Amino acid sequence: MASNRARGRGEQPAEELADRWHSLAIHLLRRLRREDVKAGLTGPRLSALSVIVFGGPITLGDLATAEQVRPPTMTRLVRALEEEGLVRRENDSTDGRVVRVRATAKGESLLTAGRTRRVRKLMQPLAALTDAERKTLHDAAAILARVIGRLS
Amino acid sequence: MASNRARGRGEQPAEELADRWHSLAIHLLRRLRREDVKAGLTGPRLSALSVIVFGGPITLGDLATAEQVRPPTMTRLVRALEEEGLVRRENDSTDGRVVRVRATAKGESLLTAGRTRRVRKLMQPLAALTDAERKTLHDAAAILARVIGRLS
DNA sequence: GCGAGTTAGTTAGCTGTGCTAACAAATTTG
DNA sequence: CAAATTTGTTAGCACAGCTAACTAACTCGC
Repeated sequence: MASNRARGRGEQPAEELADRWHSLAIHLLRRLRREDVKAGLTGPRLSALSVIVFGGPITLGDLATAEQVRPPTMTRLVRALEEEGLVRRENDSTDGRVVRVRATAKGESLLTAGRTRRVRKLMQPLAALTDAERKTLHDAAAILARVIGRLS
Repeated sequence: MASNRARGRGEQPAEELADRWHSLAIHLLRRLRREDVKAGLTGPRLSALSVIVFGGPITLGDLATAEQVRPPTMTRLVRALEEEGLVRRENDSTDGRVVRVRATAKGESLLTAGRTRRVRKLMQPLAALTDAERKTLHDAAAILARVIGRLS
Protein backbone atom coordinates (compact mmCIF):
# COMPACT_ATOMS: atom_id res chain seq x y z
CA MET A 1 0.00 0.00 0.00
CA ALA A 2 3.03 2.23 0.00
CA SER A 3 3.08 1.55 -3.67
CA ASN A 4 1.26 4.67 -4.78
CA ARG A 5 1.54 8.39 -4.25
CA ALA A 6 3.82 8.12 -1.26
CA ARG A 7 7.01 9.65 -2.70
CA GLY A 8 9.59 8.13 -0.37
CA ARG A 9 13.31 8.05 -0.99
CA GLY A 10 14.31 6.46 -4.25
CA GLU A 11 10.87 6.78 -5.77
CA GLN A 12 10.25 8.50 -9.06
CA PRO A 13 7.82 11.39 -8.85
CA ALA A 14 5.33 11.36 -11.69
CA GLU A 15 6.07 14.94 -12.64
CA GLU A 16 9.75 14.32 -13.21
CA LEU A 17 9.01 11.23 -15.25
CA ALA A 18 6.48 13.08 -17.35
CA ASP A 19 8.97 15.81 -18.18
CA ARG A 20 11.69 13.33 -18.94
CA TRP A 21 9.61 11.22 -21.25
CA HIS A 22 8.15 14.20 -22.98
CA SER A 23 11.63 15.32 -23.90
CA LEU A 24 12.77 11.81 -24.79
CA ALA A 25 9.88 11.23 -27.16
CA ILE A 26 10.69 14.43 -29.02
CA HIS A 27 14.37 13.65 -29.38
CA LEU A 28 13.90 9.98 -30.20
CA LEU A 29 11.47 10.83 -32.93
CA ARG A 30 13.71 13.48 -34.44
CA ARG A 31 16.46 10.90 -34.77
CA LEU A 32 14.25 8.21 -36.13
CA ARG A 33 12.76 10.56 -38.67
CA ARG A 34 16.08 10.90 -40.40
CA GLU A 35 16.38 7.16 -40.80
CA ASP A 36 12.80 6.83 -41.90
CA VAL A 37 13.33 9.32 -44.66
CA LYS A 38 16.33 7.36 -45.88
CA ALA A 39 14.31 4.16 -45.74
CA GLY A 40 11.76 5.71 -48.08
CA LEU A 41 8.76 5.73 -45.78
CA THR A 42 7.98 8.19 -43.01
CA GLY A 43 7.13 7.16 -39.47
CA PRO A 44 3.38 7.74 -39.58
CA ARG A 45 3.07 5.96 -42.92
CA LEU A 46 5.13 3.05 -41.71
CA SER A 47 3.08 2.88 -38.53
CA ALA A 48 -0.18 2.87 -40.48
CA LEU A 49 1.12 0.27 -42.92
CA SER A 50 2.06 -1.94 -40.02
CA VAL A 51 -1.49 -1.85 -38.70
CA ILE A 52 -2.85 -2.60 -42.16
CA VAL A 53 -0.50 -5.51 -42.74
CA PHE A 54 -1.02 -7.18 -39.38
CA GLY A 55 -4.57 -6.01 -38.76
CA GLY A 56 -5.87 -7.41 -42.01
CA PRO A 57 -8.26 -5.41 -44.19
CA ILE A 58 -9.47 -2.58 -42.01
CA THR A 59 -11.80 0.34 -42.47
CA LEU A 60 -10.33 3.79 -42.72
CA GLY A 61 -12.13 4.88 -39.57
CA ASP A 62 -10.87 1.97 -37.52
CA LEU A 63 -7.42 2.66 -38.81
CA ALA A 64 -7.66 6.28 -37.72
CA THR A 65 -8.82 5.15 -34.29
CA ALA A 66 -6.02 2.59 -34.01
CA GLU A 67 -3.47 5.20 -34.95
CA GLN A 68 -5.06 7.85 -32.75
CA VAL A 69 -5.45 10.23 -35.61
CA ARG A 70 -8.40 12.12 -37.16
CA PRO A 71 -10.05 10.73 -40.27
CA PRO A 72 -8.73 13.39 -42.66
CA THR A 73 -5.20 12.66 -41.54
CA MET A 74 -5.70 8.96 -42.20
CA THR A 75 -7.26 9.65 -45.58
CA ARG A 76 -4.07 11.38 -46.58
CA LEU A 77 -1.76 8.72 -45.14
CA VAL A 78 -3.66 5.98 -46.96
CA ARG A 79 -3.60 7.92 -50.21
CA ALA A 80 0.17 8.25 -49.95
CA LEU A 81 0.53 4.51 -49.30
CA GLU A 82 -1.81 3.78 -52.17
CA GLU A 83 0.17 5.96 -54.56
CA GLU A 84 3.25 3.95 -53.73
CA GLY A 85 1.39 0.73 -54.41
CA LEU A 86 1.68 -0.48 -50.82
CA VAL A 87 -2.04 -0.72 -50.05
CA ARG A 88 -5.30 -1.08 -51.94
CA ARG A 89 -8.73 0.42 -51.25
CA GLU A 90 -11.72 -1.92 -51.40
CA ASN A 91 -15.39 -1.10 -51.29
CA ASP A 92 -17.57 -2.82 -48.75
CA SER A 93 -20.24 -4.87 -50.46
CA THR A 94 -22.94 -4.15 -47.89
CA ASP A 95 -22.13 -0.57 -46.89
CA GLY A 96 -21.22 1.80 -49.67
CA ARG A 97 -19.72 4.36 -47.32
CA VAL A 98 -16.93 2.35 -45.84
CA VAL A 99 -13.53 1.94 -47.36
CA ARG A 100 -11.52 -1.15 -46.53
CA VAL A 101 -7.79 -0.88 -46.76
CA ARG A 102 -5.69 -3.94 -47.53
CA ALA A 103 -1.93 -4.30 -47.93
CA THR A 104 -0.56 -5.35 -51.29
CA ALA A 105 2.19 -7.93 -51.63
CA LYS A 106 4.58 -5.05 -52.11
CA GLY A 107 3.39 -3.43 -48.91
CA GLU A 108 3.80 -6.64 -46.95
CA SER A 109 7.25 -7.34 -48.24
CA LEU A 110 8.35 -3.77 -47.62
CA LEU A 111 7.29 -4.05 -44.02
CA THR A 112 8.73 -7.46 -43.30
CA ALA A 113 11.78 -7.58 -45.53
CA GLY A 114 12.53 -3.90 -45.09
CA ARG A 115 12.19 -4.14 -41.37
CA THR A 116 15.81 -4.83 -40.62
CA ARG A 117 17.14 -2.12 -42.85
CA ARG A 118 14.69 0.40 -41.49
CA VAL A 119 15.53 0.04 -37.86
CA ARG A 120 19.17 -0.82 -38.32
CA LYS A 121 20.42 2.47 -36.97
CA LEU A 122 18.34 2.14 -33.85
CA MET A 123 19.34 -1.48 -33.48
CA GLN A 124 23.05 -0.88 -33.34
CA PRO A 125 23.10 0.84 -29.95
CA LEU A 126 20.38 -1.47 -28.68
CA ALA A 127 22.47 -4.51 -29.52
CA ALA A 128 25.32 -3.01 -27.52
CA LEU A 129 23.27 -2.96 -24.34
CA THR A 130 23.38 -5.68 -21.73
CA ASP A 131 20.58 -8.20 -21.46
CA ALA A 132 19.41 -6.53 -18.28
CA GLU A 133 19.21 -3.18 -19.98
CA ARG A 134 17.25 -4.59 -22.89
CA LYS A 135 14.93 -6.26 -20.42
CA THR A 136 14.35 -2.92 -18.73
CA LEU A 137 13.49 -1.35 -22.07
CA HIS A 138 11.19 -4.24 -22.87
CA ASP A 139 9.33 -3.87 -19.59
CA ALA A 140 9.22 -0.11 -19.90
CA ALA A 141 7.68 -0.38 -23.35
CA ALA A 142 4.80 -2.39 -21.96
CA ILE A 143 4.27 0.06 -19.11
CA LEU A 144 4.49 3.07 -21.41
CA ALA A 145 2.01 1.56 -23.83
CA ARG A 146 -0.43 1.24 -20.94
CA VAL A 147 0.24 4.82 -19.85
CA ILE A 148 -0.36 6.08 -23.37
CA GLY A 149 -3.54 4.07 -23.59
CA ARG A 150 -4.86 5.72 -20.48
CA LEU A 151 -4.24 9.20 -21.73
CA SER A 152 -7.38 8.82 -23.88
CA MET B 1 30.27 -12.31 -21.73
CA ALA B 2 26.84 -13.83 -22.29
CA SER B 3 25.59 -10.32 -21.88
CA ASN B 4 25.66 -9.34 -25.54
CA ARG B 5 24.40 -10.69 -28.84
CA ALA B 6 23.65 -14.16 -27.47
CA ARG B 7 19.84 -14.19 -27.81
CA GLY B 8 18.98 -16.86 -25.26
CA ARG B 9 15.56 -17.46 -23.74
CA GLY B 10 13.98 -14.45 -22.15
CA GLU B 11 16.25 -12.00 -23.90
CA GLN B 12 14.99 -9.11 -25.94
CA PRO B 13 16.26 -9.06 -29.49
CA ALA B 14 17.34 -5.62 -30.57
CA GLU B 15 15.18 -5.69 -33.68
CA GLU B 16 11.98 -6.26 -31.78
CA LEU B 17 12.86 -3.52 -29.32
CA ALA B 18 13.68 -1.11 -32.12
CA ASP B 19 10.33 -1.69 -33.79
CA ARG B 20 8.48 -1.41 -30.54
CA TRP B 21 10.07 1.84 -29.49
CA HIS B 22 9.73 3.33 -32.91
CA SER B 23 6.00 2.83 -32.71
CA LEU B 24 5.82 3.95 -29.10
CA ALA B 25 7.61 7.22 -29.80
CA ILE B 26 5.18 8.04 -32.59
CA HIS B 27 2.12 7.35 -30.50
CA LEU B 28 3.41 9.00 -27.38
CA LEU B 29 4.22 12.13 -29.28
CA ARG B 30 0.85 12.25 -30.98
CA ARG B 31 -0.84 12.17 -27.60
CA LEU B 32 1.44 14.70 -26.03
CA ARG B 33 1.02 17.04 -28.96
CA ARG B 34 -2.62 17.50 -28.16
CA GLU B 35 -1.84 18.50 -24.62
CA ASP B 36 0.97 20.76 -25.72
CA VAL B 37 -1.34 22.62 -28.03
CA LYS B 38 -3.80 23.16 -25.21
CA ALA B 39 -0.98 24.36 -22.99
CA GLY B 40 -0.15 27.02 -25.55
CA LEU B 41 3.30 25.85 -26.56
CA THR B 42 4.26 23.06 -28.92
CA GLY B 43 6.69 20.29 -28.02
CA PRO B 44 9.74 21.51 -29.96
CA ARG B 45 9.27 25.06 -28.69
CA LEU B 46 8.86 23.86 -25.15
CA SER B 47 11.91 21.66 -25.49
CA ALA B 48 14.01 24.52 -26.85
CA LEU B 49 12.75 26.90 -24.17
CA SER B 50 13.75 24.38 -21.55
CA VAL B 51 17.31 24.32 -22.85
CA ILE B 52 17.41 28.10 -22.93
CA VAL B 53 16.05 28.49 -19.41
CA PHE B 54 18.32 25.92 -17.83
CA GLY B 55 21.27 26.28 -20.17
CA GLY B 56 21.59 29.99 -19.62
CA PRO B 57 22.20 32.36 -22.51
CA ILE B 58 23.18 30.15 -25.40
CA THR B 59 24.12 30.73 -29.02
CA LEU B 60 21.67 29.73 -31.69
CA GLY B 61 24.09 27.21 -33.11
CA ASP B 62 24.71 25.51 -29.79
CA LEU B 63 20.99 25.44 -29.24
CA ALA B 64 20.47 23.73 -32.59
CA THR B 65 23.14 21.19 -31.69
CA ALA B 66 21.65 20.57 -28.27
CA GLU B 67 18.26 20.02 -29.81
CA GLN B 68 19.63 17.96 -32.68
CA VAL B 69 18.12 20.24 -35.23
CA ARG B 70 19.49 22.23 -38.19
CA PRO B 71 20.17 25.93 -37.75
CA PRO B 72 17.27 27.12 -39.93
CA THR B 73 14.86 25.10 -37.86
CA MET B 74 16.20 26.63 -34.68
CA THR B 75 16.04 30.11 -36.16
CA ARG B 76 12.34 29.63 -36.63
CA LEU B 77 11.74 28.11 -33.22
CA VAL B 78 13.55 30.97 -31.54
CA ARG B 79 11.64 33.52 -33.56
CA ALA B 80 8.36 31.97 -32.45
CA LEU B 81 9.47 32.05 -28.81
CA GLU B 82 10.62 35.62 -29.23
CA GLU B 83 7.31 36.70 -30.70
CA GLU B 84 5.59 35.36 -27.63
CA GLY B 85 7.96 37.26 -25.39
CA LEU B 86 9.48 34.13 -23.88
CA VAL B 87 13.07 34.70 -25.00
CA ARG B 88 15.28 37.59 -26.04
CA ARG B 89 18.06 37.76 -28.64
CA GLU B 90 21.32 39.37 -27.61
CA ASN B 91 24.29 40.32 -29.74
CA ASP B 92 27.68 39.05 -28.74
CA SER B 93 29.99 41.94 -28.01
CA THR B 94 33.09 40.30 -29.45
CA ASP B 95 31.68 38.32 -32.37
CA GLY B 96 29.10 40.05 -34.50
CA ARG B 97 27.87 36.87 -36.08
CA VAL B 98 26.64 35.04 -33.04
CA VAL B 99 23.21 35.44 -31.54
CA ARG B 100 22.79 34.68 -27.87
CA VAL B 101 19.36 33.60 -26.73
CA ARG B 102 18.21 34.28 -23.20
CA ALA B 103 14.92 33.46 -21.49
CA THR B 104 12.78 36.34 -20.27
CA ALA B 105 11.08 36.29 -16.88
CA LYS B 106 7.91 35.34 -18.70
CA GLY B 107 9.67 32.44 -20.37
CA GLU B 108 11.08 31.18 -17.11
CA SER B 109 7.82 31.39 -15.28
CA LEU B 110 5.97 29.69 -18.10
CA LEU B 111 8.37 26.79 -17.93
CA THR B 112 8.48 26.40 -14.18
CA ALA B 113 5.02 27.47 -13.10
CA GLY B 114 3.36 26.01 -16.17
CA ARG B 115 5.18 22.74 -15.83
CA THR B 116 2.59 21.01 -13.75
CA ARG B 117 -0.28 22.05 -15.96
CA ARG B 118 1.57 21.01 -19.08
CA VAL B 119 2.36 17.50 -18.06
CA ARG B 120 -0.73 16.95 -15.96
CA LYS B 121 -2.37 14.62 -18.43
CA LEU B 122 0.72 12.48 -18.69
CA MET B 123 1.18 12.55 -14.94
CA GLN B 124 -2.21 11.08 -14.09
CA PRO B 125 -1.54 7.61 -15.45
CA LEU B 126 2.06 7.77 -14.24
CA ALA B 127 0.90 8.46 -10.72
CA ALA B 128 -1.32 5.40 -10.89
CA LEU B 129 1.65 3.12 -11.47
CA THR B 130 3.43 1.19 -8.76
CA ASP B 131 6.78 2.35 -7.46
CA ALA B 132 8.45 -0.54 -9.23
CA GLU B 133 6.89 0.44 -12.53
CA ARG B 134 7.96 4.04 -12.15
CA LYS B 135 11.45 2.86 -11.32
CA THR B 136 11.49 0.81 -14.50
CA LEU B 137 10.46 3.86 -16.49
CA HIS B 138 13.10 5.93 -14.76
CA ASP B 139 15.82 3.41 -15.57
CA ALA B 140 14.57 3.00 -19.11
CA ALA B 141 14.70 6.74 -19.66
CA ALA B 142 18.39 6.79 -18.79
CA ILE B 143 19.13 3.85 -21.06
CA LEU B 144 17.11 5.30 -23.92
CA ALA B 145 18.82 8.64 -23.60
CA ARG B 146 22.13 6.87 -24.05
CA VAL B 147 20.81 4.91 -27.01
CA ILE B 148 19.60 8.10 -28.64
CA GLY B 149 22.92 9.74 -27.98
CA ARG B 150 24.72 6.97 -29.78
CA LEU B 151 22.59 7.22 -32.88
CA SER B 152 24.65 10.23 -33.83
C1' DG C 1 -41.37 4.58 -48.24
C1' DC C 2 -39.82 8.94 -47.40
C1' DG C 3 -37.79 12.71 -44.91
C1' DA C 4 -34.70 13.65 -40.87
C1' DG C 5 -30.88 12.42 -38.64
C1' DT C 6 -26.54 9.87 -38.44
C1' DT C 7 -22.26 7.92 -40.05
C1' DA C 8 -18.01 7.32 -43.19
C1' DG C 9 -14.90 9.56 -45.81
C1' DT C 10 -13.15 13.40 -48.48
C1' DT C 11 -11.74 18.12 -49.62
C1' DA C 12 -9.99 22.60 -48.43
C1' DG C 13 -7.24 25.23 -45.85
C1' DC C 14 -4.66 26.28 -41.72
C1' DT C 15 -0.49 25.66 -38.37
C1' DG C 16 3.77 23.71 -37.32
C1' DT C 17 8.26 21.13 -37.91
C1' DG C 18 11.86 19.37 -40.35
C1' DC C 19 15.03 19.67 -44.33
C1' DT C 20 18.43 21.64 -48.22
C1' DA C 21 20.22 25.35 -51.02
C1' DA C 22 21.66 29.75 -51.38
C1' DC C 23 22.93 33.84 -49.31
C1' DA C 24 24.88 37.86 -46.23
C1' DA C 25 27.76 39.29 -42.75
C1' DA C 26 31.48 38.73 -39.70
C1' DT C 27 35.69 36.60 -38.49
C1' DT C 28 39.97 34.09 -39.19
C1' DT C 29 43.88 32.87 -41.74
C1' DG C 30 47.53 32.68 -45.19
C1' DC D 1 44.30 42.34 -47.74
C1' DA D 2 42.12 38.49 -50.21
C1' DA D 3 40.42 33.87 -49.50
C1' DA D 4 38.35 30.68 -46.67
C1' DT D 5 35.50 29.66 -42.79
C1' DT D 6 31.83 30.29 -39.61
C1' DT D 7 27.20 32.00 -38.02
C1' DG D 8 22.88 32.79 -38.88
C1' DT D 9 18.94 33.94 -42.06
C1' DT D 10 15.78 33.56 -46.05
C1' DA D 11 13.31 30.91 -49.40
C1' DG D 12 11.07 27.08 -50.61
C1' DC D 13 9.93 22.22 -50.26
C1' DA D 14 7.63 17.83 -47.94
C1' DC D 15 4.96 16.07 -44.50
C1' DA D 16 1.67 15.53 -40.50
C1' DG D 17 -1.68 17.11 -37.60
C1' DC D 18 -6.00 19.70 -36.98
C1' DT D 19 -11.04 21.82 -37.81
C1' DA D 20 -14.83 23.07 -40.80
C1' DA D 21 -17.64 22.00 -44.33
C1' DC D 22 -19.12 18.90 -47.61
C1' DT D 23 -21.01 14.42 -50.19
C1' DA D 24 -22.76 9.98 -50.18
C1' DA D 25 -24.83 6.30 -47.95
C1' DC D 26 -27.31 4.27 -44.44
C1' DT D 27 -30.95 4.04 -40.49
C1' DC D 28 -34.93 5.18 -38.19
C1' DG D 29 -39.51 7.04 -37.09
C1' DC D 30 -43.64 8.06 -38.67
